[in-house]
Amino acid sequence: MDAKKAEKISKALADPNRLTILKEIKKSKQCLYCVDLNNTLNLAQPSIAHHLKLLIESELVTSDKEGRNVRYYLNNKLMDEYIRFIEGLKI
Amino acid sequence: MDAKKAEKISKALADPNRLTILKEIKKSKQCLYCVDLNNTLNLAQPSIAHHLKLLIESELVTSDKEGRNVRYYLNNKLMDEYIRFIEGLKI
DNA sequence: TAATTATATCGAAATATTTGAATACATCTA
DNA sequence: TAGATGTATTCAAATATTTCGATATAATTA
Repeated sequence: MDAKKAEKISKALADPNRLTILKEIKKSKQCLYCVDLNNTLNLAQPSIAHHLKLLIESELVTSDKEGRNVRYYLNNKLMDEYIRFIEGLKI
Repeated sequence: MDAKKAEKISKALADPNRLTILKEIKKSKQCLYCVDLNNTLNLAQPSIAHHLKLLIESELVTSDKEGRNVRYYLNNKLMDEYIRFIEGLKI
């Protein structure tokens, strides 16, 4: 992973609401729907959509459409790559 | 590490100049002086000081004064804690 | 002690991010 | 097909971050 990519991922992780979303996806075992986040986050729907978009653009989260819902998944592989990048910063 | 701390570290990592600073500290083996960064980063001195401040506030970097210079060190232990936090996000 | 050097702080401008109301779009259901 | 439901987009306001000139502080050197 290059620094540009690590920067983008770091930016995606640099927000409390987005960290909560990641934790919620984890909690939901493999996936969750967007609607489920309305209860957890104290945010309007467009704000949630905005945060999800950033997470998807960072590729930390993937999604697929299921009817009118969208399912979200964690990209464990990319997290591992990010971890390896951080490891590489260490002396 | 709690989410608040991870957020702060992520924010510190979410900038190309700060990633470069971390790489430079690593390259310099254990520590480097602030002056050394003037050549590497294409930034004015107050900007460099600003980025170093954020890195120190995140505790990713520690520092001590040596005469009129300041030496910077990587906090490998905190990086490991951060890595463990990211691991914990995975399913 | 005056000049020099290294770093920090202040203040303001430029830029980026976050937020939500309004609205659009897509899909489901009656 | 009309209305309801889930998600995305647009736009503008509020807030945060980045940048640097000017200046302050602190330590060294002549």
